Amino acid sequence: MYTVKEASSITGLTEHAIRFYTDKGLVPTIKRNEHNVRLFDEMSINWLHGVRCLKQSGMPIESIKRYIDLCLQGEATLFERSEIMRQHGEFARAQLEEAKRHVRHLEEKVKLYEEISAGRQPDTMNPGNWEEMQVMHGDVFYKATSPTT
Amino acid sequence: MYTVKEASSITGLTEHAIRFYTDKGLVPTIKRNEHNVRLFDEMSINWLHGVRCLKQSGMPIESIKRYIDLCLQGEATLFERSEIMRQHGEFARAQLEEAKRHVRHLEEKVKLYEEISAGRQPDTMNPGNWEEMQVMHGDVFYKATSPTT
DNA sequence: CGCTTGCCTTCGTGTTACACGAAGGTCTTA
DNA sequence: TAAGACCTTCGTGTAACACGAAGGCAAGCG
Repeated sequence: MYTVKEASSITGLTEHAIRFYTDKGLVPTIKRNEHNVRLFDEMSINWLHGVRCLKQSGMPIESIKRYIDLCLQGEATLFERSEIMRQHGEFARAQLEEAKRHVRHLEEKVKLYEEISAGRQPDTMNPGNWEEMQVMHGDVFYKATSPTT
Repeated sequence: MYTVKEASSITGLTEHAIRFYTDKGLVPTIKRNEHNVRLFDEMSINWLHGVRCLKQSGMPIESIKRYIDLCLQGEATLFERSEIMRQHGEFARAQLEEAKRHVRHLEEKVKLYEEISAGRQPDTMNPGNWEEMQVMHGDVFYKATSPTT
């Protein structure tokens, strides 16, 4: 049985965050002792890991709560639970693609700065060059993929 | 010369966001007409794309502001600007690795749910099975990589 | 001439997921 | 007896806007 402090050092979550999660019902197996002190068993630590994991991958607290509540309802919610994970997986894949774009973009940007430093390219971000250039590093920036109009 | 509405439809940013950015000084080339109306030329549209781009990759507004201010100071800030992009590139790569982990994790989770549905694995998230199992899907969740103690 | 439309401003609230500190309580241990 | 660890509630702050309201100005239309 672990206290908040111990759970914090095990999971890497802050004590604040852990209290926050328990109060929101994200650790269904948590117990309290006779002095109202939070006590975490292995199962509760696992829930904390799970919450941390889902949250880091971009799932909002409310959805995590929803998922956990479904878990507590048992077998009947099996399909819905797997659907949540499937959909969230798609979301994560989209995020991954985004991340790749960003990395590529920044590599181009760094390369461009190397060219500029070497004098092989003009520094189009420098206002002193704007009049002649007319275009800044815009070519390196993404345009909106699908204008939200 | 584009108005806020037009800039919004071009960049995919909301009008709110665009006013927010211009007020923060993130669009240094913006002009106003005699009636105080914001007017965006091609250069300003490019700045908007740039801001959108950096922000999406996780750079906080304040850092973007810093970068833009450096740009405005011209050649003398070349090194510092390239350093910012290099460091942010590293950040983006770290994010990319994270994203890969999340995708892998969720794929495992989905697979596990398929196994459960097929009856080949027990549903360890179901409280009805907790007494026998003692462990939930914890094995599928990440543990803290480096406990923040 | 008034009306609508579109832009502007400031103000104020809500959001998410906490961080942080203060005040005040309880229990255990040195 | 006092320090230390846990608890509670309260209140503020953060980032990056979203959203709406109130109030103002200018252009175009019938």
